[in-house]
Amino acid sequence: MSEKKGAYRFLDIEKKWQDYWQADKTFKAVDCDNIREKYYVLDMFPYPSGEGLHVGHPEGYTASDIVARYKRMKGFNVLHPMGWDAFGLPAEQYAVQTGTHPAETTQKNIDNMRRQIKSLGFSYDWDREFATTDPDYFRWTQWIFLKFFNSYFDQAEQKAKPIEQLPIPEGLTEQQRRDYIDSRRLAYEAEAPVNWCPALGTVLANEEVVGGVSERGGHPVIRKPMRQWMLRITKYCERLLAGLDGLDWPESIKKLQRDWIGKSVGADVDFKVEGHDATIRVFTTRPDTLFGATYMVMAPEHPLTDIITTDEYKKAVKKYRKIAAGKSDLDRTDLAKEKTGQPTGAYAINPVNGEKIPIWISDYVLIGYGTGAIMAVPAHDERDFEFAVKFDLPIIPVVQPDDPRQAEKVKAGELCFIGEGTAINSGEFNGLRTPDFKRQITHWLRERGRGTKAVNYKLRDWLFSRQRYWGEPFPVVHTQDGGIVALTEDELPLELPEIDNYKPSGTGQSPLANSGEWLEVELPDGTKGRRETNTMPQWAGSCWYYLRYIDPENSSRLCDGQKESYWMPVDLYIGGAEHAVLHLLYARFWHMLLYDLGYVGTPEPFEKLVNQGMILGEGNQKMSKSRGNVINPDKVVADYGADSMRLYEMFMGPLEATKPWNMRGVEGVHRFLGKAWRMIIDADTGELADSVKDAQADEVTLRLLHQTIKKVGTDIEQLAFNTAISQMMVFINHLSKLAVRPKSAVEKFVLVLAPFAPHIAEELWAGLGHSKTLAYEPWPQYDPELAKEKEVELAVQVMGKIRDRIVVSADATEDQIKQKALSSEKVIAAMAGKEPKRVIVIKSRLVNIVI
RNA sequence: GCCGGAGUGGCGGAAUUGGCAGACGCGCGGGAUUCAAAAUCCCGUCCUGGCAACAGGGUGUGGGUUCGAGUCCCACCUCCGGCACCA
Repeated sequence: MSEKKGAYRFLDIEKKWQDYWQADKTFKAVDCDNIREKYYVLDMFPYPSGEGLHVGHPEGYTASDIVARYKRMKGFNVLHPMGWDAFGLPAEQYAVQTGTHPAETTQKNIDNMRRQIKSLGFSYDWDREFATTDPDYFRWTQWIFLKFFNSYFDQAEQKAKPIEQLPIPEGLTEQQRRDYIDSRRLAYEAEAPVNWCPALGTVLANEEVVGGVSERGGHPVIRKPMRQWMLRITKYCERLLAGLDGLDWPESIKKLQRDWIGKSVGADVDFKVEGHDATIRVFTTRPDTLFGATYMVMAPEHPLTDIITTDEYKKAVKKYRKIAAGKSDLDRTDLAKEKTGQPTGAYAINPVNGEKIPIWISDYVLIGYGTGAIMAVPAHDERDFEFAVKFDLPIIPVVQPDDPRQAEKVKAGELCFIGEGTAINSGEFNGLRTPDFKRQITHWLRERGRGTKAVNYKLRDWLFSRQRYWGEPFPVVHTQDGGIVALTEDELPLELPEIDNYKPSGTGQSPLANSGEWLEVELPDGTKGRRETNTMPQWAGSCWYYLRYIDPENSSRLCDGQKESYWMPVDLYIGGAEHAVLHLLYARFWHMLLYDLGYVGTPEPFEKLVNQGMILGEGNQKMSKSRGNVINPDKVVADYGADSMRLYEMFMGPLEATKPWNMRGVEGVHRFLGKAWRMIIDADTGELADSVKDAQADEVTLRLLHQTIKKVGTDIEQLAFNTAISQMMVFINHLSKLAVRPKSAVEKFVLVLAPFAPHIAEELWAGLGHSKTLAYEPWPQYDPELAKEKEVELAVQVMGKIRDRIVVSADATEDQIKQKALSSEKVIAAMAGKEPKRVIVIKSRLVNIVI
């Protein structure tokens, strides 16, 4: 293993430059630099897990790092930070098992991941690093929570305002006044049926429950009413929808968010209950099918159930409600192929025709959506159809499909038709088309006070508390009379107490409930209070971290206003598609609140978003420990170096695509780097190779160089890194054939390579005689004239089949090309004596002769 | 079931957006160097037939538009991802 002096010793080189960048603070971002334009490129916050980095992380990080380094060379002042989303369940579960404080585990994991990330040579400004678990950070997370608590949403202006500005109705008692205010706060407490996961000992947000089991661990989840903190995200539905339009995000992600918000427009319609002074309000998107409503269904939890159920049915209804309440979401949806239900014995009056229809309860109607009750139109709603068939309820068709064969079946009650058509069996409205009918009936209902236009959203208010230790404590105190007192800003941060036992109590209380004196607070008026024992969910810390990077040390504000207006918005945000709805929706929501209250100046935080694709194991399967196909980044870096790792991750394919790992591919790009190295550095001496000379580059070399500069630059801007690397390979393949390698061309190549493989590029740059880092060297300019080909080869087709190739000068006229093509012997032969009808010339591409 | 995305050599992927399909890399075959190997370098490599020149076929399947289709349109098949009783 006697290595020559000039071998490509990537481990030494990479260590050397990483140390240099760190000591030199090469990548320190300058706040409010008014000479250079700013560029903020952000990676999604990693969770510092015990597993450490997986190969998916460096994919996005390398992409963003290439852009960051490229932009610096293009003269931008670049903000490129990294930190840790460090609260969360795993460290706490580990604490339950071993008694190790989550802070200790977290610190260990952060240290390990920081080491791993640094070993890849990313150009982060490490002076801005922080973790969400730092008291200096979560102080401001708590502060933002207080802003939610102390704000209300002005419906008319569609924005949040300080609670002091809330108009309060006259003549309220003190208690009523307090209740009124509390009912308007954007952070509020509610007794709500929640997703309780006994195994995890916590409540989960709807979006953390997948198919009735917990997203983490796959434990069963049941519904249980509990006191919870909620954030009124639903107030922002319209803003969250509208804001998407202007963003440079993948359309698929925008669509996911739109669907998640789930806006639907229809009508609220009131049905009188026979023999009661009660009405059941339903929401429907199809008011045009009112004449086809043959029964009604209320959610089992609907409050009117108790009142209207007749004595005869009381027992059965009670039983049904009990079963429904005990069902998990899984039982209620996925596996529940059979509809269930129970009549209440009560009847409602259809407001359009006075018909008496039975009222049922069934768990296919959700209490949380719309009004918790529906009118059932089995002829035109698949769920109602299924239910009606099962319980033998009447089916009345009121929409005639345009297709006669469908119409036949619908009329016979055999087919459920949910599309648009022409109204039938609808009295005076017969013959109307669906959209017209909708409009007219909505108007008709409103005139008679029986209904009104209505909009509904699928999005629910955000369940914002967890029964956990390792999260941000809520900065509030419960008073003895059941009220809530918020801490003042100068009481922040409220830190977590030391506790002995991290086990959840099992009753739904957080481990903080056992924390003794921390719980007890003496309030300013001398009374005793008790701290909130729930903590915030992991999303909280990641909702605003991009703002803290702007001013991480600030002790008087979450970030300085001037710095904020300089750096925001984030110009490029790269991360995994798994955060399409949750993190990205929540972060936008928090940002909107801060915007409304004047703490930030942009309505949206993330200008451009890109999702990197998943990396599969060798053999095209998801990487997992059980399959044994997990690639360890540490090992790749040790064997091939960080530059090879970076280059390979980018060379695999398009950034957004899912693609399989292949160790041979790493060797391939490693060979490319070795080749580039040998081209410039003498293998024996380690000095600049003799072949690199101050010489004029020949025409072909110069052209290829300028083509390469051009392609790599435009490809970086489009995040098409795989093709940029391919172009650099083409250039090196050419250069390797030259006996004399013009130094000026070599230098430009090294600069172009630098964003991708910064360590080797720095070393080569030094080898070329430069004493300073190349991080701020200007990106080479390309000359469009030099990049142009002089001569081009054109394919000549006869009737679309290639018969010959001709070489013409790049600026040849159409006529000249035509002439040359028609005089080709092979072409003449192929034309077999026929006259050309048309000759199509596509310059620099081909000629097609039509005969 | 619904909504996205994708189907191109043995493999990962290119193709200026309607203009020479297969760039670049991997793998494979052959050769050079070497005592030998590693490393490196050179040549070849979509398929079929042929010694070759060359001919024919070819981008999931079937149809269509066009002088010309991997790219556009229609129908279908397969795989991946997301959502899933939201009235």
